[in-house]
Formats: sequence, structure tokens, C-alpha cells
Amino acid sequence: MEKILSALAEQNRIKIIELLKTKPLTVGEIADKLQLRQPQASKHLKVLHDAGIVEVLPRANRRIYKLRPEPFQDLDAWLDSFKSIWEDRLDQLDDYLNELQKKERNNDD
Amino acid sequence: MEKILSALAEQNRIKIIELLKTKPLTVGEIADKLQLRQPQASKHLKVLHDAGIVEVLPRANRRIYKLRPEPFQDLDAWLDSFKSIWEDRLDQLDDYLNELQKKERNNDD
DNA sequence: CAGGAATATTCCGTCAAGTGAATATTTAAA
DNA sequence: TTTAAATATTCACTTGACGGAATATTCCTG
Repeated sequence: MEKILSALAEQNRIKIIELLKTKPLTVGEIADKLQLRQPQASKHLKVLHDAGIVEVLPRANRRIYKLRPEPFQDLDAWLDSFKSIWEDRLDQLDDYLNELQKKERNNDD
Repeated sequence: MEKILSALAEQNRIKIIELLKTKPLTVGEIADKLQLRQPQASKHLKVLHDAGIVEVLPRANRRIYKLRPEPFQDLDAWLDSFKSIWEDRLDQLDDYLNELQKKERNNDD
């Protein structure tokens, strides 16, 4: 999970994947649309590629980059495990405070 | 989105929020469970707090940290906007390749 | 009010990541 | 086979983030 999150935790790369959300694009097109120099675009795409977030389709001397669904599905599944916190978090806090008080009472013995 | 992702993109902080998923905890408890020194725990919690991922409840000289649901909801909503890629991405690629070929044919004129 | 527990902050050193510029690589085309 | 286009890689530089150690702060308790 850290690898995916790290790869996504950068402004330019966020913009890149939001671009690719619409459709696959070549390096040059990405650099153009985001006002990036070509080497920077390639570097960011390499980070995304190493994290498995994009894949490459060579086509002549172009490289078409497109999103891979897996990391997004992984993230989604991971996030699911946090969904409980916006359902029953008040109960959790109550439980915890009660527990704390119990400990403190025990210490008084 | 970058702020949230950056805050989450670190192993120790991932572990912290996974701990807090169960219930709120104090700094000392978090440091204990994760084998972190207290200052490091405090620092990571500060990063999470600055990103709005956790909130603090002072209770005497303890600080109880708990997850805030909002950033997770935000992330979830953001991820939703990518769901299409694992539904109709093949069509997208087809479209794109057709488009590319059309451009190339035009260049031949 | 002195002492101790819990937590936060600061300082320092190190290392990873980002940018820019230059260059290498690959492929198509003349 | 030389040239040009598209992309990747390397190098040098700078900055930000992390860890460790020490210290400051806050609050409770005797």
C-alpha cells in the first residue's frame, strides 16, 4: 500500500493519472497538456509504472501510457476497511473512554 | 488530495491509522504497539493531524488520537472517479488507437 | 510547589526525491 | 545510412522528510 500511495502523493503525478482517467496518452501528449518538460513527464511516468499504476504500450517510437485498474482496486479495498469509522466511531470513543476510566479506577486500588 | 496522500504515504503512519481503525489511542499506546520512540510517534501524529486525518482529544496529560472520517470519504469519492477504468478501459484503448491511426492517415495527405 | 509522567518541539545529520540540462536510445523516414 | 522525432537516462543540485537525542511543555500528584 505504501508504494501505491507514495507514487500517487505528488501533484504532477496526480494530474497525470487524472488525465489518463479519460483515455490513454503518449508521453508527449501528457507533457504538453501538463506543461511539463518531456524528461520530467517520463520520470513521473516511470514512478507510476514502477508502482504498477500505469502500463506502457509501445507503438512505433511512441509510448502509450494507460492506467492499470489493480492498484485502484487495492486502494478501494483498503479504504473499505476504514468505512466503519464513519459509521460507529462515536461508539468506539465511548468504549475507549469507559475503558480508560476503568483503568484509572484500578490504579487507585 | 496530495496532502492526504502524502500523509498516508509512509509505513509508520499507515500502521498508526490501521491501529486507530480499531479504536482511539493515546500517543504512548501507539508508540508501544508500534515499537516507536515517543517523539517519532508524536511527529507522525502531527503529520496526520495537519492533514486532517486524525483529531486530538486532550484528557489530562494524555492526548487521545482518533481518526476523522472526512479524508477517507474524500479519498473514496476520488477513487470513485477512477472506477470506469476497470469497467470500460478496453473500449477506451480501442478508441485511442483508432484515433491515433486516423491522425497518422491525415499526416499522409 | 517539587517531582514525575505524558507529550511536543527543536536541533542535527542523512538520505531520497524533485528539477533542469544535457545526452543516450530507439524508431521512422528521407 | 544519415537525419529527425519521441522517449529514456544520467548528472548535478537543492530541498524536504525521516530518525535520534536532547530538551521544553503541560498536567497530575504528593
